[in-house]
Amino acid sequence: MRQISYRQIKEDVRAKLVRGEWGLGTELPKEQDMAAAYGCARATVNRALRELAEEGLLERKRKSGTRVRQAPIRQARFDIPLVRREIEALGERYGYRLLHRAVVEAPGWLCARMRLDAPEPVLHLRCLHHAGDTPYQVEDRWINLTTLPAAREADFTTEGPNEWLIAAIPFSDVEISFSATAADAELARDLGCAPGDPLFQGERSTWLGDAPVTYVRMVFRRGHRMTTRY
Amino acid sequence: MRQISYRQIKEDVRAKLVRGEWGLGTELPKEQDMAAAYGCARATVNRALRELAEEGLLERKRKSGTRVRQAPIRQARFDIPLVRREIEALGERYGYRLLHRAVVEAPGWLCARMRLDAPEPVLHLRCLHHAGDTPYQVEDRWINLTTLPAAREADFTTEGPNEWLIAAIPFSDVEISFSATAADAELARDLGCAPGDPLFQGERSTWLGDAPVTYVRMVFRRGHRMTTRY
DNA sequence: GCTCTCGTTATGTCTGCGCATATAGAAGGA
DNA sequence: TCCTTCTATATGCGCAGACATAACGAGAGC
Repeated sequence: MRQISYRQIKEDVRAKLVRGEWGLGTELPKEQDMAAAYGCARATVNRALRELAEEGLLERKRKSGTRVRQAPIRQARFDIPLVRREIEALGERYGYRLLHRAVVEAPGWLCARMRLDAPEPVLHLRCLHHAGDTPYQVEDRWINLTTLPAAREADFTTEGPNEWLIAAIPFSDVEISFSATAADAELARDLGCAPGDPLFQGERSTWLGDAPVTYVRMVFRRGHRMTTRY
Repeated sequence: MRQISYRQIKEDVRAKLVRGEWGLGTELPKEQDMAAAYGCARATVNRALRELAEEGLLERKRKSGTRVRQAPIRQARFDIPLVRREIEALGERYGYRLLHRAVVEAPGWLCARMRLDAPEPVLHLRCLHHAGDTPYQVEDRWINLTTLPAAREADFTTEGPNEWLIAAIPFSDVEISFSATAADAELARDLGCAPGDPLFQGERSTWLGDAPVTYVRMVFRRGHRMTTRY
């Protein structure tokens, strides 16, 4: 290739950072100069540096220039796929079962999670996702019926709420968190583990503007790990 | 502002997606046309769409055009700051204590984690990070002395290995994972919880090219949650 | 009917250019 | 000394145009 690409510049700069050629806090040459050095346009250098800054390796400020981040932001990006895909990616057969379904008033803790001032009617589902013959994840799903009245009529016995929601919901704001929890009697029964076992769980709340859409708590089978590489 | 910015286009498109104006799988107009519609250059539209695609909302392919992702990739980005910063961000006083230090041959499980063929000498540190007066995190740190011989001489009694490593290591590859674990007697003692309590833990391995640099297991106090919003 | 080739086309990227904007640092004033 | 104001400058962003590249789909050849 005769032309310099922003990718090449990016990798070249990254290599210099990894080799320690530019120590922490070092100021990089200005875009103009780098462009001249690489024999390309400033926009090309700009894109390379901008993307490295997005990755958290560099810090850029107008007028003061580009420098190597003191404390590189270590950020992990996790893809949170549909359980079905996650299980199929493992090479296992995906299985689904609806354990419980009820329309109730949102309990206090849920109002807090959904940032609701007053209780509203919600659809509560409890589902089990299998990988092959073993339970993989318990999904405790709460859907706000004020925001999504159509959920009342939906049939969740053969298809998980995830699949249904993906087609039905738009949402604008998301809050995700991960933590550890102990298996209570119910979880132990559903996931086939001992009560008190430590389990990895994720929670996700979504809103459409100010209106809460859904809250879900996903408890994984014992020993589950969420991993990412880069 | 009289000129259209790529941000405006981005937000406009995002709004259309959220409103469901463009359903799943819908094909968007071509860049050329959108540029004409917005009265801007194609490059501007390009940047807006490219960034939305990076966020996982759109799918772009040469020749075939831009379409709304069928299964929006739900990705969560977590910032993993230095414990010190994390604690200070909570408004608590940061405290540090070195619990254990030893040079040993890497045990089998560590070789697996570090992708080591044969055992090598490693420095094992166990540290406790306090938030105010209460234990916050136990850090089990293993540093490969073959890759980082300087670690043998470093003093970790007053400053955590995190701070030291950040100044000393470059690395190129990272693997991070999160899971749940049960408190053993040691963890229970160090974190002030009951044995068997479910605890949230993170693990991180880093490599410089093919050479393993360090492996760390961070076990958080009971009830810790890792959260992100977007 | 099937496969393969090739032109068309939408996105990917680079080039120069110009202006916008934030801001570090100098200059000036109290 | 300290504060304010100004200015030079590095990055941020936009424009128009061009060529690169992947891949869809039509048409040729079997």
